[in-house]
Amino acid sequence: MNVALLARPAEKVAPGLLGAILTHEAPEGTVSITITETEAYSGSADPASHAYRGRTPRNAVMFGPAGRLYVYRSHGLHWCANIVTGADGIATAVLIRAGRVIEGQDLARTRRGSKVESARLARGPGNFCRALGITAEHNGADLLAGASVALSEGEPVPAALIRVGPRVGVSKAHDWQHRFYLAGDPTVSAYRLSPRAKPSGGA
DNA sequence: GTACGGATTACCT
DNA sequence: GGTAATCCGTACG
Repeated sequence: MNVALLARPAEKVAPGLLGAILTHEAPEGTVSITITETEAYSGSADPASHAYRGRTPRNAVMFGPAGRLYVYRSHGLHWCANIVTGADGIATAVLIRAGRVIEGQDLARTRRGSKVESARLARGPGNFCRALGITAEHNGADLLAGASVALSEGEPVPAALIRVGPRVGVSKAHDWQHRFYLAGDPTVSAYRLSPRAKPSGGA
């Protein structure tokens, strides 16, 4: 994956990441997942972004150069992974919401539970990280420089299959059309409006 | 120092 | 389809 493709605004990068592949080489094995759903977060201009209120220890990675992995904990239980985009100093990132396991499915199922059907192994941001084996220790990893987690280009995705919609589960700026996913793909998570979502303007 | 509320998931009905 | 689980970052006093 070329860093130039990532060093752009998140909402430009997010649809292009559909079809890209994240691979994690862990001691217990390798899992690769094709990305099927993403969400763009536009840094200081985006009320729903962790970076909206400025730089903090948690979100520092987002302010760094493109191509890094930003990992945060959600609801005390789950890990969620973002690919940092934009120029160094600009805190934009793309949340990886779902994907299709294409390598290491046995290991992914071991991590997720034996009863989980294949299409749901990496469906949802928390599940995606669990299937891939991503935790806080991967926060800040450089996906383009031979870390244990790497981003590569997969098969090109037909533009006609890409859908756009409002972001899932955010209480602020939930109506921004910053969620991108593959039409009809069973690995894409279901849309859910945040119970705290209030009417708001935005792009 | 204390309080609040999640970029969610899984399980129960 | 609704709701409990769970803990830490951020905000405010």
